[in-house]
Amino acid sequence: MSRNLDEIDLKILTEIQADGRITNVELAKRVGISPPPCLRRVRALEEEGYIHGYRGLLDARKLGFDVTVFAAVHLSSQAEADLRAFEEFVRAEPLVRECWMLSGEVDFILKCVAPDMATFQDFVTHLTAAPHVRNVRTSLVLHNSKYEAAVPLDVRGRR
Amino acid sequence: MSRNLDEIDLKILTEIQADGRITNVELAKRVGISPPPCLRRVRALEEEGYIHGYRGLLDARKLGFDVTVFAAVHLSSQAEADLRAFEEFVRAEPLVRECWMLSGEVDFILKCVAPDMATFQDFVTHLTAAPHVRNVRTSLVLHNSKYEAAVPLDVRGRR
DNA sequence: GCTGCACGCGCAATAAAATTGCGCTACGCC
DNA sequence: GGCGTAGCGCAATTTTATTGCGCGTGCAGC
Repeated sequence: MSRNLDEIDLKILTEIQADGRITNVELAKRVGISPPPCLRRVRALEEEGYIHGYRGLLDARKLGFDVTVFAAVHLSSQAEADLRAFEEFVRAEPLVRECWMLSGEVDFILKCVAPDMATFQDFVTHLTAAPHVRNVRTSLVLHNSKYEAAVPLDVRGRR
Repeated sequence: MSRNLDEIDLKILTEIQADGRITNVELAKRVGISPPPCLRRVRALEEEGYIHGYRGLLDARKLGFDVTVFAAVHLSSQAEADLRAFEEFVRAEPLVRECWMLSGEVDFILKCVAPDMATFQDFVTHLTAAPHVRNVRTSLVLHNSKYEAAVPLDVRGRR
């Protein structure tokens, strides 16, 4: 499933994670090889699943989504089927942008956005009414302190 | 600070959010204008801050980061300076990938990754020892149920 | 109801990038 | 020492990204 990535692969991943739109020419220059093999490496990394895709990062607030909220959800049942049903519910809900299943106290944590509080309130009502939802605790985001790409490749500990 | 985006701008943002590496030619085709004005619009959206940047999405697990954790942090002081100090602390910590300041019960929520539990334990020890940290509650991520781009542009509610 | 102006589009030309085909070299295995 | 594989860089070709410019549209002032 995983092979050993060399220094060049790791540099490529680091650069791509930081700037998904870097040109292959520039990337090649930074990692110290010529463009063709560089592009081949990128394609290979994509194929092998090291790179899942690319995204432009938009400014939610500027686009009218002034409210960001984390919601901690407890279900009344942790049966496989019920967990899956909840995930389905969440997947269909556009205000939910991320959903993570957790161990321990809380079953799921959701990152949600909404244009305003009223819309968010409506959403919470739906959420609370969803199958097997026992309890929802929401926390309004005041502001974002850090938002980095997912993987700190400069930290040791690879395969 | 914000202008009115037309349908074409919104389509552009939607496409770019979904695929940050789409070519301008393809993007132009999808939004129904020719490449030159399309590129000019993209540049304008970047300039104006609607687009913050681009990122490649990496597979944390495949890269040796098997542990993802949410950490809810309470501080013993909410003084401006202390909040800021905590943010600084967090910014310097590579295992913390996201940090959000919240209203209510919890002061901050962190999304963290680590190569393994031991490394994460070490980190929590540091975290707990950080200035004014009163309490840290962590929840291990079992799996990700949904991970979408930040803004649901297909939902109404824009400026 | 004209005239001038600002805005945004598409066309055409030019500069860059991305891709592809291929020969060359280093290295591990016979 | 010869053989096969993997990965690199060069050179040619195809696509894209960019830039300069003329055109048509809508609007404000006259």
